[in-house]
Amino acid sequence: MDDVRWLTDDEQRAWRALAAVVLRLPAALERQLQRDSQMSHFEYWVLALTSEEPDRTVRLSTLATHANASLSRLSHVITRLERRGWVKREPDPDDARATRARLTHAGWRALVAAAPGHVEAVRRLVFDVLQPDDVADLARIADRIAERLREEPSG
Amino acid sequence: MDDVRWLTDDEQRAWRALAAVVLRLPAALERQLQRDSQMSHFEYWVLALTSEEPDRTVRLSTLATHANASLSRLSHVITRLERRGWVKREPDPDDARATRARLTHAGWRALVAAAPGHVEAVRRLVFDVLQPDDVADLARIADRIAERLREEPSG
DNA sequence: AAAGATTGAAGACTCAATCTTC
DNA sequence: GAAGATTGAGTCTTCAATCTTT
Repeated sequence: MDDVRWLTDDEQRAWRALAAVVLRLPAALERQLQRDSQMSHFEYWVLALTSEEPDRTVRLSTLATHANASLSRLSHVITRLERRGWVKREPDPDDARATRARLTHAGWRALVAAAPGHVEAVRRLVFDVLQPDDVADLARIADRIAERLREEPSG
Repeated sequence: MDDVRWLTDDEQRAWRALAAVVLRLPAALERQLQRDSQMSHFEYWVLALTSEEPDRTVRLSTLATHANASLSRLSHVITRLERRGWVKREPDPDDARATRARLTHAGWRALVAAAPGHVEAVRRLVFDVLQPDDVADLARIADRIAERLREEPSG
């Protein structure tokens, strides 16, 4: 096919493998979390990122950036999380345009309950198959690509 | 948060970066293809993979494996591609259970038209930021993870 | 005008159920 | 019973339109 004809052979191989990871890894993590904790991978990220903030509270726009998602997507997800009582929206006192999400006690408990299984999955699917040196290589390479992706319009 | 507390610091860094890639890369490629060629990234893969087969024809189950997708997802996509006249379903003469997808002439043209822009995007978003050695590292690491992911139930 | 956020509609994906053939 | 495939329902995501505040 033409796709990869314009990449070198090495780039082709790398691209095929990366594409497989990008397609299958989210699906695998999704299944684990959905099955064991009835939440999506993205919901897990949102809860986890929020839990790291002071007062377990963040602006939605900040959260969207950290979660690598659009504000629209995040807003829909926050609505669902709010329905389940895991987060609460509140106005930002510093800027009347902004909204903050606050992790509730129930949300914290849900996160703590989900974490072990999720971390175990990440370890099993990713780090168990890597050699010690690979971890640094992966971090370096993924960081570079992620940085470039952050320069992209919309995100 | 607890997510990454049970990974080493290095693993944490690698995981954050990988997660960002996994979330943003598909979105970026998706936007490029949708904007320039009115097709999804996954549809592009399906067309490209089909185009590589003898007679530009493949079994759906084979195609699903190559495309890292479930048969259900693929079937839905083939239906859409068929509506646009880019592929045709046909029975497999060797196995009455099976269905084959055949790339049409229009499908081939659509693929050829989309390829340059897509390859350019892959190059810009991935390979332009990598050093020569990185490509081999990426291929090695992504291959290992992809292999593990293929052992997962469902896919 | 830009930034922060929300909403609804349309399209895509997942899951489970189902069907046919091996 | 397993493999190959399809379908429909429910859910999620994207995109564009909209609103308010800066």
